Amino acid sequence: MKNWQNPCAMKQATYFDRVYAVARRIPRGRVTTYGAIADFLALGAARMVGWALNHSFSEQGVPAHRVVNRKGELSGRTHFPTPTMMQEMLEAEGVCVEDNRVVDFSKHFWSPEEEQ
DNA sequence: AAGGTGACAGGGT
DNA sequence: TACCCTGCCACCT
Repeated sequence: MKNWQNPCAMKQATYFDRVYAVARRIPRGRVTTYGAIADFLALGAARMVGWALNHSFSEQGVPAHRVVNRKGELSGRTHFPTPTMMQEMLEAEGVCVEDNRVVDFSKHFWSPEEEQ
């Protein structure tokens, strides 16, 4: 992902962009999972979504904090500038977090299949 | 070239 | 609920 001049890297870029495009559609105050995005994009592996999101900080406007794992845990928190930032951003949107887990996860869950 | 490593998920126990 | 095991796929030794 370093050499963006490289045509091979551009293939990755489109790959990333698809994940980013979905992430950007997550409404404020809602959350979704890596697997839901992977299914929607037919990527075949949820791990790929996390991997793409890990490089999303070079992009603007990608609400990576709204993506959690299937149990509603903030598994990506350690990749933010500070480990508490992910939780703070969610709570600022009205999503309560307790013990690194989203409270009432099913109530806040948003599927990419859903309409906005 | 082969094996290890992820911001994961699903099924079994 | 929680833990364990397996499948997943691109990247990096």
